[in-house]
Amino acid sequence: MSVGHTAVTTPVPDEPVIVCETPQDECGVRDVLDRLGDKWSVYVVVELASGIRRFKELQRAIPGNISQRMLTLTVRRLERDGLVARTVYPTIPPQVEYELTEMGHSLTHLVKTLADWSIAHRPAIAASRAAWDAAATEPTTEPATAP
Amino acid sequence: MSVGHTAVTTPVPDEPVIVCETPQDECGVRDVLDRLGDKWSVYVVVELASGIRRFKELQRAIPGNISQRMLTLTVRRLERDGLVARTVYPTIPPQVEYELTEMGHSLTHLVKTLADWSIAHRPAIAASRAAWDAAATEPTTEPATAP
DNA sequence: CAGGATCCCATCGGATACTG
DNA sequence: CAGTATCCGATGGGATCCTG
Repeated sequence: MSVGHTAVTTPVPDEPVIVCETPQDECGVRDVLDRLGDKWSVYVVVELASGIRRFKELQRAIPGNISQRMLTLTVRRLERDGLVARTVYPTIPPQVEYELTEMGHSLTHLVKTLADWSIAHRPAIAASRAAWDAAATEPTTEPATAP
Repeated sequence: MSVGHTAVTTPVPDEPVIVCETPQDECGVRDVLDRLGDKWSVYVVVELASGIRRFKELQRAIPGNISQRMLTLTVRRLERDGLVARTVYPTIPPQVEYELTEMGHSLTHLVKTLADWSIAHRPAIAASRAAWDAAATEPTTEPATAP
């Protein structure tokens, strides 16, 4: 079917109509990515999704050995954006608890979507990379099986 | 209710059970973010979601004036990951077309999810930031209406 | 314990300039 | 047109030291 049809611009199957209406507009996608695209924010959200955590608890729970500096910065930004709530108990030693706000919790669905996609396509991506890197290494395009 | 109950760890409402099973594991979320979290990848995907594009077309369509250098780097990485297909027509001047692969198209749903969340919560985030910044500016915490 | 202040390096990304 | 190569400033993020 469709042999020589004119509208071949979009040979796409379904498509969710994608995002933008106005071209040259960033549609808001950057907004989220600027917030979660950094090295640690997602981990904080994921960990806090399980419940309230203290500073040290967070630091220990997050994979990759986050420095206290980065944890502070990350958690502050999330707090500023209203995604994380911070409660200080003026005790000695001090105790500070972090938890997701309602809006913060709404992020977890989104994070799950990201993770699901990633896990589903990880093998394919790895294969593609391997093929690409192999092609970049070997000189000839054809399987010449050299001498 | 729950006055002194022990299992107060998760006062959460619903939650999609979130992502990780194994703690200290990055669950794959980083994978996607390392791929889309950079400055331009999402724009390329969004633009290519509408159909095939040539290099210059892409560059012009993407908001924010991407440099040819970054467009090349971005598009190459996407190609290496198997998200974008590149077709070269050895003409003079050269013509190169880019399009999403099937896997690339599967990204659009995910991008839409991101955009939807962003647009939905943008006002709340802006308000939170405004409040935060205001609190950071004024010295006293209470509405003392100073002298 | 929580986190502010510094120092310092690695990477990202922009601006040309040059080629096939 | 579609890149590649270089230079270079801005930013991200780690390590360390210090305080309430």
